[in-house]
Amino acid sequence: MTAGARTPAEPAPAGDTSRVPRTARGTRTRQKVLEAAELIFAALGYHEASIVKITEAAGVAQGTFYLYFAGKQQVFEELVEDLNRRVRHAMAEGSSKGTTRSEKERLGFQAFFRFTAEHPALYRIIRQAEFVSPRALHLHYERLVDGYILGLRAAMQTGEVAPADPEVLAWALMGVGELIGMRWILWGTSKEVPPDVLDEVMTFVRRGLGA
Amino acid sequence: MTAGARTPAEPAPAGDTSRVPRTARGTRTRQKVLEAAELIFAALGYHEASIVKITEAAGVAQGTFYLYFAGKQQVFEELVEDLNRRVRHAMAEGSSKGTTRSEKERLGFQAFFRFTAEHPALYRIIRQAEFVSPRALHLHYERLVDGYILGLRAAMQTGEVAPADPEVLAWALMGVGELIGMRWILWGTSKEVPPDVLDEVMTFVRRGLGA
Amino acid sequence: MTAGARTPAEPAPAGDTSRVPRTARGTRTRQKVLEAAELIFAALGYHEASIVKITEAAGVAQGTFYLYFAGKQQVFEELVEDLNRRVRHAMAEGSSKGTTRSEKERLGFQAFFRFTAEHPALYRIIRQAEFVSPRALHLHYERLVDGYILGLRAAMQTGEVAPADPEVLAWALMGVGELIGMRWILWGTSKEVPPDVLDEVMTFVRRGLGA
Amino acid sequence: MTAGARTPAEPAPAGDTSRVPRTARGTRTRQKVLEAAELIFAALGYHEASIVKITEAAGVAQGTFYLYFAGKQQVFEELVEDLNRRVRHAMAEGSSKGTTRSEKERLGFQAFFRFTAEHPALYRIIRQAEFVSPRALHLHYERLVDGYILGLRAAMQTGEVAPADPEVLAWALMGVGELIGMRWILWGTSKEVPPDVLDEVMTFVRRGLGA
DNA sequence: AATGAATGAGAGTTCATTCAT
DNA sequence: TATGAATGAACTCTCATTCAT
Repeated sequence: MTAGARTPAEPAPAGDTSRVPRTARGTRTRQKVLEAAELIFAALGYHEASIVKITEAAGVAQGTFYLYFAGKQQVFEELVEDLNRRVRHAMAEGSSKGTTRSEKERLGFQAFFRFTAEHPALYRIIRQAEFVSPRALHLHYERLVDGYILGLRAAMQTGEVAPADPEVLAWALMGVGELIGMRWILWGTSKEVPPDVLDEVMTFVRRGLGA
Repeated sequence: MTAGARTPAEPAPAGDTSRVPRTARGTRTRQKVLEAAELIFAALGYHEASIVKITEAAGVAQGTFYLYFAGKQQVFEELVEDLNRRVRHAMAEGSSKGTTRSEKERLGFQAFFRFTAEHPALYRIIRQAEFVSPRALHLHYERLVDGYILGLRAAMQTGEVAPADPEVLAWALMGVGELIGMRWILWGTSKEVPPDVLDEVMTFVRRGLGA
Repeated sequence: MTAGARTPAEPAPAGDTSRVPRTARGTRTRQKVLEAAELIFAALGYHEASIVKITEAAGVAQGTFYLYFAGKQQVFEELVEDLNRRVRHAMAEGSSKGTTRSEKERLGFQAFFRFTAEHPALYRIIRQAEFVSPRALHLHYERLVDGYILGLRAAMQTGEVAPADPEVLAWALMGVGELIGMRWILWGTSKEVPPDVLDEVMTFVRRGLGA
Repeated sequence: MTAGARTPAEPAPAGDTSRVPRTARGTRTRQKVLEAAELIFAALGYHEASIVKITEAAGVAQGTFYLYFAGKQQVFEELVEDLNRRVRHAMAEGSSKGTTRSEKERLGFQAFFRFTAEHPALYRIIRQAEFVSPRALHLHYERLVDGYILGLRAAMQTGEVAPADPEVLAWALMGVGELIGMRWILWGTSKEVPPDVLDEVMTFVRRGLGA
C-alpha cells in the first residue's frame, strides 16, 4: 500500500462550480460553512444533513450558503476531494518512511488505518459518495489506484514484486485495506488494527505479491 | 472464495416485522412489490427510491405496500437479507463444482462476479445499507465471512492453504472480491470480469493463501 | 334534575341505516362489533379510532363491519343513542326514589354524577359527538331537556318551583350538571362529587328555582 | 358572570413552541395564518381542518405554515389561549360597565353571549380541545373560573351574594352560560339570546346566588 | 456581503371503504 | 356469513432553493 500522492498537478477546489469570495470576510464565511458541512455530513450522512442544519452549525443564514456553493451536492463533492487529498497524503508520508519494499507496504497500510481511525466520519462520507456523486467516487478510487500502481511498478522493476498487471493488484490491495479497516477500525472497539491482525494481513499481501 | 451457505438453519424473513399474506393472491402481490423494490433501490439508491415509484413499478396502489411491509426501511432490510441468502447460495453452488482447492476458489469468485453482474442491486443496496440499517449490513458481511472461514479452515487441514487466522483471510478475500467486482463489473462495460484479470486475481489470491 | 325517560315511544336502533342480521350467528357478530366500537371510541376518541382497530378488537375481518353498519359515523351515532337512553334511565330511576321535590332533585343529580363516574368514557363520546354528528348531539340534549321540562312543569303546578319558562331552566340545570360533573368527576381524583360540593350545588339550584 | 381578566401578568403565546418572525413581513404572515386557522377550525373542527385548507385560506404556501408553527396541534393550542384571553377580556369589560352587582352579572353574561355570537370558534374549538389538548382545555376553564371567583368573593363581602364556596358557584355559573349560549346562540337562528330568555336566566342566577 | 421569508413539490404513511372469493 | 386484499385520496411535514431587502 504505497500510494504516492503527487500533489502538484491537482486541480484546485473546482473554481467554476463554487463561487469564490471576493473579500476577506467572505473567505472566512465560506470556510465556516465548509467546516460545518463536514461536521454535519459526517454526523448525519448526506441525506439526513440539510442546508438549515449546516448553516445553523456555521452560524449564518440559509441564503448565505448559496453565496459560496452551487448547492448541496456541490459542497459534498468538494468535501470528498478534500478528504481524498488528505488520505493520499497520509499514506504517501507513511510509506516513505520505510526502507525495504515490505516495510513501505506495512507502513502504508498502517497510515491508511490510522487515518481511518482518526477520521471515521470521513470514511463514511466516501461510502455515501457512491449514490450522491458517482463521479467523485470514481475520482477518489482512481487517484488512490494511480498511487498504488506507481509503487508497484517500481517494485516490479527491482524484482521485489513478481511481474503482474499492476492495476489489478492495486484494486485488490485497496479491497483488502477497505474491508480490514471496516472490520477492525470502524466496527471494532480499538483505535488500531491489532498488531497480530496486521501481521496476518501483511503476510497474505507479501505472499500474494510474490516477494 | 469458498463460501458455504448453511441454508437449513436460517431464520425466515422475520415474520413479526412484515405482514404475511394469507391468500395466494396476497403472496403474489407481496412478491411483486418486493421485486419492484429491488429494481428501484438498485436503480436509484435508498433515498431516491420512493414508495410511489416502487408501487408504480409493481403495478399496485400505494396503500398496498403497507399491507405487507411496515415501511420503507423494512423492505430494504428484507431485501438485504434476501440478497445475502442468494449470493451465498450462488457462491456455494459455484465452488462446489470444483475438485481442487484452487478450482473451487476460482469458481467461487466467478459465481460472485456473475451474481454481481446479474444483480447490481447487491452492491448498491449493500453499500447503502451502512447508513440505512447498520444492523443489516453487519449481518450481511458476517454471514459471508462465516462461509469463507468454514472453507478456509477445511483447506488448512488438508494443507491446501497455509495455516493462518481464517477470519483475517476471510475479510481480505472479501475485500478483493468487492473492489475487483466494483471496478470490472459495475464500472466496466462487460458483463464479466475479463479472463486475464480473473487470472491475475487468482494468482494473487493463491499465492497469498500460500497454496 | 328529574329527567323522566319515557322509553316506549323511542325509535329502535334505526333500522334503515344499519343492516339487520338474519341469523343468530349474525346477531352475535353484530353485537361483538358494537361492543368493540364502544371500547375503542371511548379509549381513543372518534378520529383516532379506526375500523381496523374496532374489527381487530372484535375479532372479525374488516369487511364484516360493513355487513352490519353503513359506516364509521353510523356506529358512532348508534352508540350515542344507546348512551343517551342509559343516562336518562339512570336519572329517572334515581330521582324516582325521592319523595319531596328537593330530594328528587338531589337524587337525580347524584344519579347523573354516578353515571358519569362509572362511564367516563361515554361522557367523552357525547362531547365528541358535536363534531361527528351534530344531529345525534342535538337529539341527546333535547331528550334530556324534555325529561327536565316534564319534572319542572309538574313541580310548578304544585308550587314547589316558582313559575318560569321550564325550557330555560332545563338548559340551565343541565349546564350546572355538566360542568360540575366535568370538574369533580372527570378531572377530580375521587369517584364521586364530594358531599359538601353537592350540598353547595343543591343550595344554589334550590334557591334558583325559587323553592 | 363577572370574570376579571388580570391581563398584565399573563405569559406570552409561548415563544419556545412556535417560531417568532424576525421581520415585519413575517409578523404579518404569521398573523394571517393564525386568523385563517381560527376560521377553519371553527368551520370544520380540528380533525376536518387541514394545513392545506388553512394555508389556502391564508393565501400562503404550505411550507410557510411550518415557518411559524411547529404543527397542527400547536396552532390549535395557541388559538385556545388566544380566545381565552379575548373572552375574559370581553367579559371583564362588559361587567365593568354595570354599577350594581345584578347589573354587572347581566352585562357579564351578555358580553359572553355576544362574544360567542361573534366568535363561534370559541365553542367549537374549546369543546374539541378536550381530545386535542386536555392541558389547553384545563387552562381555559381554570382561568375563567379564577375570574368568577374574584368577582363572587368581592360580592360576598359586600353582602350582595350569600356566603358559599365561590369555586362551586363559579363552575355552576359557567355551566349555565355554556349551555344557554349553546342552545340560543349556536343552535338558534338569532345572533343574540332573546331578552326574555336572558331575563329568565338572570332571575334563576340571582336567586341562586341568594341576592 | 448577508439575511431570512417564502415557495411548492414531494416525501412516507393512514384509513374508510369496496369487492372478489 | 365472512374474509382480507386492494384501493387511492388525503393527510402532516420536510427541505433545497429563490429572492426581495
